[in-house]
Amino acid sequence: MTVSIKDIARVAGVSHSTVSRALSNSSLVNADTRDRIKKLAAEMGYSPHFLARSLVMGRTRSIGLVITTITDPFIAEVVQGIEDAAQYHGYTVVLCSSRSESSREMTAVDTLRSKRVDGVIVTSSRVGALYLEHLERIGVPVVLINNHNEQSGPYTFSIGVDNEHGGYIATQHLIELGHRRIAYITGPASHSDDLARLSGYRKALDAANIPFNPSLVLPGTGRTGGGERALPLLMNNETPPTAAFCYNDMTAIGLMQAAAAMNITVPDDLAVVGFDDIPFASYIKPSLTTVVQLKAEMGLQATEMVLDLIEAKAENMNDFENRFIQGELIVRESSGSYIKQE
Amino acid sequence: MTVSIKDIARVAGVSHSTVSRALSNSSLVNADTRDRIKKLAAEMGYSPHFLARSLVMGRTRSIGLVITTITDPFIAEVVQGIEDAAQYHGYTVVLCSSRSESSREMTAVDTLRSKRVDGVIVTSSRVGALYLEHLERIGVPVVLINNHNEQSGPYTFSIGVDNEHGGYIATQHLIELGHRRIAYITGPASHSDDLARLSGYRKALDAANIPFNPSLVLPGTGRTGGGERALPLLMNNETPPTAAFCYNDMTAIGLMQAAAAMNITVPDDLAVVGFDDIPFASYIKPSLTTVVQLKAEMGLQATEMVLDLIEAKAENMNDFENRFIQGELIVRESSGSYIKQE
DNA sequence: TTGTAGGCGTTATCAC
DNA sequence: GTGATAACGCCTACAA
Repeated sequence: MTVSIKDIARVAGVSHSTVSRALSNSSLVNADTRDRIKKLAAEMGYSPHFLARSLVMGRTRSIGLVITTITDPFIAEVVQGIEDAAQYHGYTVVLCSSRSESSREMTAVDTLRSKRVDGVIVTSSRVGALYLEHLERIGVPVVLINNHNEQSGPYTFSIGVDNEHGGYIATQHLIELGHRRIAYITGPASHSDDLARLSGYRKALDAANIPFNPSLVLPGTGRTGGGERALPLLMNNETPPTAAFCYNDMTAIGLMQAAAAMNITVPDDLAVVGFDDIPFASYIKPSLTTVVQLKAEMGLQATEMVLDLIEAKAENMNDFENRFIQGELIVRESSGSYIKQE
Repeated sequence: MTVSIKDIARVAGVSHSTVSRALSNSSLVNADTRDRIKKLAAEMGYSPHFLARSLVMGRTRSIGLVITTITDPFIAEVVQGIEDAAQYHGYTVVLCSSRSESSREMTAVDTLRSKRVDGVIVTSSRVGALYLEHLERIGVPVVLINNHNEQSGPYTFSIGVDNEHGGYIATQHLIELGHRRIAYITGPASHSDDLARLSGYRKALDAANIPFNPSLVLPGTGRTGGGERALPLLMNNETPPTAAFCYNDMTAIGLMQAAAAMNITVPDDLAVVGFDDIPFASYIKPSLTTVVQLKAEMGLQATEMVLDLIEAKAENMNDFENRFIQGELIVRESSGSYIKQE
């Protein structure tokens, strides 16, 4: 049915090794016969059998991709970046979604191992230690995206959002607008993302010689409710802040809703900056100033990294290190314009 | 490095064929040795080499998936359905995104052919005839999702949204609310989706013995601008309609924005129904009544279909036919409540 | 420059 | 029940 190099060899009157060489542009074959064979191959509708090739070559030119669900817009953009980069480098992507079920995560790893992918990229918000161990037993390079564990294996690296930088630029923006009393509404209790954003916030204050005021750091939840509950606490402060940087957009939206209910005008009475740039952020009133994470870029870099690791396999692993991708500030209405110092 | 059945055979003191049989639960092997071998395989960390297996079996248990971009939420949901179903049946998904570039579509097909996937699912809004021909040359079953071409190959089928049904239930809903003068704002010039929705609209009118009035069908574009421009035309009608069914949500949103600007109240002065259920639809004011397409379901059915085709390969192909998935009406505020007849 | 032979890890078909 | 042996389609020494 399907034509193989042997079939071509028969028709061309040469050995199959010659055909193999011709099709791989080997210099060990006469240029004329090479062209003749290539033409013939095209005519006969030859399609190289990657499985057979992989079997003998020991590499599949494919990478496994383990995600929770492609339905998450954040993940979808990362995956788009991965797909683009993989395709560009002649690699193929094998997709496995776990839907956050650990059993599915495990079987996904087994499947990828059996498929002999050359490397694996994982985007799960929380990669358990057990899972990680299982993952590393595949024996191929692994790149974790936005992972919050300590990775252990020699071929395992991670790549993520630079939360500290994000916190820094968000706060810096508010400072540049003239604000001096800037609150931070945290995310879920001491999550590592949150701590990093808080750290960026503090560094920006430091850089502007604004003393850090612990009473301006209020607990949130990462959801709208957190922002709502934070607002009254904020306003009851002896010297209420004129601006607030929020752990994420949902928190910022909650804060703004509560402000509207209390007749506090955003951005005039309170400037607000979020984090994430969820699609909704540009539609609400006032539209939300926020920090975007370059998701496709992250997928792209994860792919470059895993491919580099594949090439470098077993040698100079110390040239590699975890990477953090810097986001960008998107200025909209909620942070307002320059205010004069009182 | 990696352990093969031969390695296990050596340790177990049997032939590799026996190991192969034991691991595949063949009845042609002593139960005791089978258990012993399986235990050994687990201890030695054996992972079956799917490529080798596929090579001899002639099937890879993988399906290729060609999409435009995973960033499209519609596609993402379809893909989730496909992934779930494929995984459930022990199949693996190879993802290729074309970003609507025909060159990438073509190479994707070549890659999938070389990878010897057992079947292909394609979701591109427009599958060119040339591309389709190329696709069918793979020689494996193909299922097209939301395709608007005539497919030709014996193993090619398509699956899509039941637009006529959607138009029917949307219109029927308005009729049940008491409306008699119902407009339809079309999509882009005589697109097949649009014609089907219009047909559903007419059938619903027929079923209620409401005469079809061509002056109530107004041209739109599928974007908000189409809805905006349609509104004044609608209201200039000698007997303005009390309700409008729109080709899609974007059109409906445009219509509602224009209505707000002209102090026409939705739903009291004009009830509106859209189509698609874009995420935005539930957030706007008033929230939009619309027809949802069951995207994951479509992906799921596409997968079932392609797997059935793989099994049935070459026999009783006439048992198969194109499928249309019925959507569902989501009633929100924009269609209002029952109005009394005048 | 070309052909021969071996092997990648399986499954399948024979004998025994 | 089990073990040789031959595929599957390809690449790659080695020999010619």
